[in-house]
Amino acid sequence: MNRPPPRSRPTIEDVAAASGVSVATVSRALRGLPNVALATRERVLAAAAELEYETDPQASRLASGRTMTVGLVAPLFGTWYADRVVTGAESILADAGLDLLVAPVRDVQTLGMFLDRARSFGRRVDGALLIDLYVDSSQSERLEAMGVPMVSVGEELGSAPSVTIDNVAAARTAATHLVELGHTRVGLIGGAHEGAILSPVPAHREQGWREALVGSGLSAGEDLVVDGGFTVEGGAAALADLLDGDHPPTAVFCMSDRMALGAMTEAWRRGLRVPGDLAVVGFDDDDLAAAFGITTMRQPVADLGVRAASMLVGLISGEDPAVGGTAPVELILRATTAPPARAAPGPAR
Amino acid sequence: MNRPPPRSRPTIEDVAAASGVSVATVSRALRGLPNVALATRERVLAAAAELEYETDPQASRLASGRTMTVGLVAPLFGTWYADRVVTGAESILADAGLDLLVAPVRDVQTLGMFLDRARSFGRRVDGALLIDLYVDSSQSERLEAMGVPMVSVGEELGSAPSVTIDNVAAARTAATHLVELGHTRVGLIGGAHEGAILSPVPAHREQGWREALVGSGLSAGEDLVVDGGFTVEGGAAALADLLDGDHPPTAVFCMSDRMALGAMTEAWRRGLRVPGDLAVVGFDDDDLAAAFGITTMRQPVADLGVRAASMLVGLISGEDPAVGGTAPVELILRATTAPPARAAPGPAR
DNA sequence: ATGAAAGCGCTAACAG
DNA sequence: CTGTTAGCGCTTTCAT
Repeated sequence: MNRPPPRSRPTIEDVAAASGVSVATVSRALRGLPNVALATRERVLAAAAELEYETDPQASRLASGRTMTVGLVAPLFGTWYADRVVTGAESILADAGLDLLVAPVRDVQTLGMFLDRARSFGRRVDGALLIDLYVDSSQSERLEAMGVPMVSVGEELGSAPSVTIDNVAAARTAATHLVELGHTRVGLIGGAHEGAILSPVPAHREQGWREALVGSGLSAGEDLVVDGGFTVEGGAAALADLLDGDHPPTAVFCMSDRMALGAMTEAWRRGLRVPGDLAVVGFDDDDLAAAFGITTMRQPVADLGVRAASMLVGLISGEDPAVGGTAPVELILRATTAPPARAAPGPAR
Repeated sequence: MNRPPPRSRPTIEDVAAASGVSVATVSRALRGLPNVALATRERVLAAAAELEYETDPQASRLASGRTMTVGLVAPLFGTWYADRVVTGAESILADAGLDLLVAPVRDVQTLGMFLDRARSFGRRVDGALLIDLYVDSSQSERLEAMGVPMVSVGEELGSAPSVTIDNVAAARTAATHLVELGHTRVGLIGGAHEGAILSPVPAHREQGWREALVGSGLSAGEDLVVDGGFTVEGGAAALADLLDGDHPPTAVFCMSDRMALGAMTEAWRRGLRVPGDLAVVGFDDDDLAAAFGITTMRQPVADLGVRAASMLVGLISGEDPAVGGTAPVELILRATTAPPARAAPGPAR
């Protein structure tokens, strides 16, 4: 009953012999290529099934030059953002029969190590997905050395098409929401970078915030801007700074939900009510935002992954060089924003 | 100045020609095998560098039968636990020159899909790391079909050696801490499973909790056990259930920090003080636990990854079948535990 | 210590 | 529609 496993794996020749055709035909039949008679194909399939034959990926790759693998260059482990993007991308890649080879890049150091082996990495993959990755022009060249199609998620990155959101507009929307509520002092809790890699995202969000305030004749001074390091604790410390200043804001826009949560805890600690005494808007719409009822900017992260992966699959199959796209961002109204408690204080003098 | 890239990549033959030796010697020299004269090796290395030669991984794999890749089967994207384990493992694998091929398995459905292609997956890797993966005996057989060495992280899993923590003991420690503080009604917020895959972990933690209570002559009744689904919101709802019961506890042990945080928010919402009116102990020691000062059980997650990866590397290189290990878990005292506010209420009657 | 030669298992022209 | 025949680029005996 329990026949022992075959001494060695069946090869394509075994299948050819069993089905009475040549190896070339077996190869075609198994890969679903045209120019194979229906009857022949079925015979081959049956023989392959009978023998439990499976194509050897290594041999196939050597002969065809395709690796059927895509590289994932990302701060994979640890950031909510990358997590979700990958989740979206993975389903598309799996459908296309593509394996996922990862290259974790968490900070400048690991980025440098990756760039050093970019060429070598490129030989193992047919294309690459770059998530949350930002490089300067000199690094860009080393990245290109990978020599395969790439798609970037998050921001523009060199010549690779990208799938992004409009961070300026999103931040403007967030800040405008607070202004329309009647707030005249709106703080900004951001960060120099996220994930320890220089990123243009914070600057864009700051610009959007500034546009909203200045456009309404309000101050967007440096005393309203604090670095929260994109962590819960950093957000708390940042709000403390803001509140200890000469003209504390009545509202803050935080570049991430985690920082928004941190800010809220600091507010509570001081006996302030949210949103009564302090209105808070976050960014991302992660699970904490939902759990704590944080008003936030929702970006369709998983969808970014889906789009990026689809584009990459297209590029790999030789389609026209795709152009990147911008995904919509949406303001999610929850329980942390309301008009200021008192009449808006007059401008600082 | 800007010489064009070589028409096609240099092969081992080019290096052989350039250094005046045979391809066999080049192969040996480049891989650092013995039996190569020092002078010869240097000549080969120089020629390879000059030509910018790099071994073709596909060809190498086909010829040697080794893939130099390890599979990572895990709910990769989204769980704090897997994130950290992978971070630890990745450094070890990189040092060993092993690529990381991922197979995301998030729930029963994706698990099923993975098991269906386990054999095929096994052909692409030399070994596999199984994180947060639990299978029943019938699935276990399909898993073994992978046919490569495996190491499991989290719990015992079939015949694979594993790197785990003692969940029973850890939970017992947590609950004992609350009992020693004087609490006599200690709730348990757990979950049927984590990550939507049947896991024995919750049962173990429940057992530890029960042992602590029963060992002290306290109740460990079912009315003290609630499912929090391992989410912040679930933790909040679970505490609400507990508090709405006939004999609400004065302390709760939560199987994750996220649920602990959820429980705390529910307590606050009801005007209860933590730890004054309700003591809370979490599990994991993730970033939220630190940010919110949650007393918790710290498991050395990254270290689990390091250990597991090291074991796997050993197995792949043909070392003796390693035995698994149990990593230490530590009670981290923070701000959410204190003796009960009032004299302990008498037992329910 | 080195070389010659036989594959690894499959794909891809090229014929027919 | 199918078969023949070269490779893909490297590793690995087996000699020497």
